[in-house]
Amino acid sequence: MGATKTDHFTESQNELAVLAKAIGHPARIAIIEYLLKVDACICGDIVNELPLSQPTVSQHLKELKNAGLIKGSIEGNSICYCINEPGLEKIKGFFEHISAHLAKKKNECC
Amino acid sequence: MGATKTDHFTESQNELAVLAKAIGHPARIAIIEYLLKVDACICGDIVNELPLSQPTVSQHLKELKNAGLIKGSIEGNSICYCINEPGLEKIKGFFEHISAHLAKKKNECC
DNA sequence: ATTTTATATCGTAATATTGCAATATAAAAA
DNA sequence: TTTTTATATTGCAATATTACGATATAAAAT
Repeated sequence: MGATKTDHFTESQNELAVLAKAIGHPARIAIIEYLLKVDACICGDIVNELPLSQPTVSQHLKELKNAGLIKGSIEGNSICYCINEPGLEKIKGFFEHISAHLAKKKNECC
Repeated sequence: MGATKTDHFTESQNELAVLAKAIGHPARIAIIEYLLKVDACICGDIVNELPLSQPTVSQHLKELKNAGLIKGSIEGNSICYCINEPGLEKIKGFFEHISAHLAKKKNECC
């Protein structure tokens, strides 16, 4: 089928899945890492940093934006992209939650 | 094309992408959350917890195992699945790294 | 006004993912 | 030994993703 049965899962589970899925591609990780490295909004530089064509990069940027992981604003000729903190905080919270659980675990098996 | 150009990215980026991609489905998040909730290895219960057929659940378990997020050992008739900590720690590290970066950021734009 | 620069969208081909019915496997129970 | 129980694998249809060439858009520079 190819279509995820989102109806049967909680909103939280679906929300996290969308975020994780958006991160689940090396090009999109590279974009996030680059935005962190330059430590600022950047205008028109991302395409040159990636080993992919301009339309493909544009598509990845769109996906990251849709997932709420980055944001972009028009800056004259070009577009200024940067990290969208709330999105990253949300998924980070999930792993902190997991870590807290694991810390309490007695490791009695496996 | 549909095939990710993994060659052009770093090993770390590809590794993280595989982990995030594995988490990027609500059913697989539900599995991880369930394994955390029961706080132990569980033998044969996961299928009943999910709104999906047995073959589909089996496939999701396989993907989580391949990504290194869970592990399973044969326990007589059934199979005992549990969280694989190193996998989760690895992806958690990525978000901690991101958080550290964001904390230093001056928020001078966006 | 024309050209350049930066980015997005469209169309399309190749490949991947999701989901399930049918079937296989293999240990446990009867 | 037959049946039951638990899980995996196969095969397939529906849909999604990835990538890029061609083209569109729109502001900046000439």
